Amino acid sequence: MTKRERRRGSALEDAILDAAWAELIETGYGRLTMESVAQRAATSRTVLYRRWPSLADLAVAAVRHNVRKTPVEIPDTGGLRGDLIDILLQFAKRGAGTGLVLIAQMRDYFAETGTTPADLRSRLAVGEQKWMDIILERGIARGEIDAARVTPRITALPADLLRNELLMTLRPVPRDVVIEIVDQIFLPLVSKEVATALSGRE
Amino acid sequence: MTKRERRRGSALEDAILDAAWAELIETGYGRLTMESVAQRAATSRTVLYRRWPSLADLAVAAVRHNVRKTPVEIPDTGGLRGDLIDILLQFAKRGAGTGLVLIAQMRDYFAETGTTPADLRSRLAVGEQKWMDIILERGIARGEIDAARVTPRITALPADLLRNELLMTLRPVPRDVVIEIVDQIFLPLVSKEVATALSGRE
DNA sequence: TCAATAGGGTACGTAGGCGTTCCTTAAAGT
DNA sequence: ACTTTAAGGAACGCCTACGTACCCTATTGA
Repeated sequence: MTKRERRRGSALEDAILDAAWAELIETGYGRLTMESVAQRAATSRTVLYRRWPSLADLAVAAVRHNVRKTPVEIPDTGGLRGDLIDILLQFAKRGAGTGLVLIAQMRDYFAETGTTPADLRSRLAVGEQKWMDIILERGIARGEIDAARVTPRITALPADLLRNELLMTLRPVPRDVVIEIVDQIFLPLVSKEVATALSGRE
Repeated sequence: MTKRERRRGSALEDAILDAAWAELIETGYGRLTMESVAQRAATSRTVLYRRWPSLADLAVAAVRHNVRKTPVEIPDTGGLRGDLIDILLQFAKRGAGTGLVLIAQMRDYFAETGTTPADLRSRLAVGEQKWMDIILERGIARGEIDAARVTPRITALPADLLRNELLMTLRPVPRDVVIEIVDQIFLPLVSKEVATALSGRE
């Protein structure tokens, strides 16, 4: 750092967490190292260890940071389908699913903490369920959704399928896949009248 | 091996692949090592390297081996629901999904080979789609399924959801989750008459 | 029986990464 | 201005794992 200003406090932390996220995306957790993150953040490992006791902790913090940096905006497209597509695209962009897939392999971390990736998802306050609930309540109020069909598993379904897509392709989920998930799977499951849902298609 | 007979050929290979699978299940790919597999198989790394150029290759071979060792039996419960539950339980037991989740993190392998976990699933000839096709054709013939509703994505859905469950819990999928996936999601999606499907519930 | 194959074992050198200590010095606080 | 804090950097020791070479010898094949 002889050539630039020293960063301190949250500026430095943000830079580190951004670097960690970028490294995580690039290499996956298996090849993530403290040194690679430190280099990318133009800092030293000592600085990382002052804040996070382990690589796993840093990775979790990076995912959380990235998620919080990317706020979700409640869409209002006037219809359930549009809202769903919009929110799922936001989820995809936000990277929470990506982060989870990438850090799901931290076996030691989960063993030590007695937790699972599912627990971590809750703890990261990823909030997918919250937004889904809002969208679904709207759909119910508009008479588009049959409330009796909405179960926790069905509410979680779109995000689950996004995650699976990420796991299997190692790439961002394309828009047409999101649309397919909504049109072929989700809407038919929750719609009040199948005919109504189908007529809403492009 | 001063205390036991020397194994050769396929006997030795099977032992190695079984050991590799067991190690993979226990530690995940991130902590899998040639040495740990060799030790578990009571052999030496040299022997492993004579057959597989890298750890990734060994891991892929282990998954394939385990899958092939566990044949799938076409169920005949007389009804779509029973068949689906049975086959999904077989998938779960077979470990293909587990294996895929565990080796999905082999970023270098996928980068080098220009492939994805989805490709690997096909290459491993896991066969989930084949069995699903058979079950679904049966359901169509029996009038339980609306053929127009069967898309590749919907056909793949149960296995996708099993995989997601594995990823998030790091544990074998319990029977009640399988039943939930069938009853809440898959059957409502493909059944010809919703009322018919619901009345088939336990 | 002899030759070829390969299993089992050991040792080596190398690389990479971790966790830590310690020093210099920029930046913030008093 | 002086003191405290912590960033940046370098170095150290240790450990792990890899890939390989090489040797002995059991097992199979000719």
